[in-house]
Amino acid sequence: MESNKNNGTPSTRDYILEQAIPMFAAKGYNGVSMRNLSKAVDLSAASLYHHFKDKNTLYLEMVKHVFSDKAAGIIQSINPNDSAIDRLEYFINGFTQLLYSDPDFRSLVLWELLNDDENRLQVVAEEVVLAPFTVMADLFEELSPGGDHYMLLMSIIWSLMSHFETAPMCRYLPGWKTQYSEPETVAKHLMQLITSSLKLSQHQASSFK
Amino acid sequence: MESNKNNGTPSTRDYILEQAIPMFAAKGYNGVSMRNLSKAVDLSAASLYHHFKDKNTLYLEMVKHVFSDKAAGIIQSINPNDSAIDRLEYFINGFTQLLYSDPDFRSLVLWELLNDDENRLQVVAEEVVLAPFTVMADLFEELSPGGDHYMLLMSIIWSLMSHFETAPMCRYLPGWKTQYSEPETVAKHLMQLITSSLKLSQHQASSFK
DNA sequence: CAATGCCTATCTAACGTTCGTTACAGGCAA
DNA sequence: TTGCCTGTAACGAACGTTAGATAGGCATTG
Repeated sequence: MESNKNNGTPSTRDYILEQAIPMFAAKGYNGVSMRNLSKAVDLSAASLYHHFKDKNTLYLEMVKHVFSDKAAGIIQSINPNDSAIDRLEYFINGFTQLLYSDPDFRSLVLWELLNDDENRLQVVAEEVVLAPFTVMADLFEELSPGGDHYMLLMSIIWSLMSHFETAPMCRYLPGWKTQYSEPETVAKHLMQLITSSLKLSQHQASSFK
Repeated sequence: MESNKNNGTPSTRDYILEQAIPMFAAKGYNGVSMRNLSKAVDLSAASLYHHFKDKNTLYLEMVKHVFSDKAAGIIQSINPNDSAIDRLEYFINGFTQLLYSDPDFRSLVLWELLNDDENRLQVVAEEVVLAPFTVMADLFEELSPGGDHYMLLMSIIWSLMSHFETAPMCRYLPGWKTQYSEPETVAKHLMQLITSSLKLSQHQASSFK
């Protein structure tokens, strides 16, 4: 509602945020200067200050923009009539694809994790982790009632991040194959981790192709 | 051999490296200036250049110093007469304790991961990941011969990192308990992940207390 | 319609600070 | 005296940020 100026043309402000994403994702807050950014958007550095109070708020708004409601689409498109294991598989596949296709998002999460600002850690927790966490927690409870699944949940979520984020490094390890970094393979691996940890018969799961 | 100057007194050079570790771990390469560092070691900024060619080599030597042979102690102290599952449990416990007790090490690994320099990714792979990777790979092969354990290995190693590195953030998630970030709990969780994934009877494992 | 004045968006120029780094001189131990 | 170690001072560049001018659009007004 304030992202555009009543017509279809994206505002300069949004354009700046959009261009800032890959830069901050690659170099971090201290690695990108206002002059770097100004060149990328073809404006003078001073003009950036017409749209944003200072560098810090520009960065924070960019992060907020990237993080907001990341998994909402997948969660809403889950078919509530499916079995729990099918809903789980659907979500894992979608969420894996989401993280795979957005390296900037993954990098920004890591940058924020290395930050020691409590408020910004809370943003990561609530804007990024919470939604997939609770969705999967509910499904785990349905599949294996009464268990304490907190640690398994965290292992799954961060394994997912790691399998993609460490991919450029993995080729230096023995036995690596390119397919280990493909989303389908990762999703399948995560499903196997979950089903075996929850002691579900793999036959319960509909289709491991 | 070149770390000291033939007597027991640590050289100024090593002292600088030691002081640099927590600073770079907290703020990253761009977040620490030569003047910051010079104050921490009570030298003038110019004096740092007597010991190191420039900031970049100082940083690289610091990282090398922190990363080198991290897991060597645990690996050597494994009792080869123990059963495979006992050796695995021993290693997991030790490695978990190692990562738990060295937050600077964990942070520096993440900083390097966010770097897009190929050579430095290779250093992480070979100096940090390779040793625990191969040790566990051999044990997995012994416990479950013929399987492809690459992805499980990566999941275990990076879950371990994540459980500690995300601890400050986890208190914003529902159901979190402090013990989830304690090394004993994490190690136990990882062992359960492994045994269930490898389809080992938990009775095989000697002592889950 | 034309002239007016305001508002938004941008620019150039510059401020003061900090950055990585160097030149160079003094001190102190061997 | 030689050579290592440290200091002061300074360099040019880049940093985040601000001041002030300008240009164009839009609404109001004569």
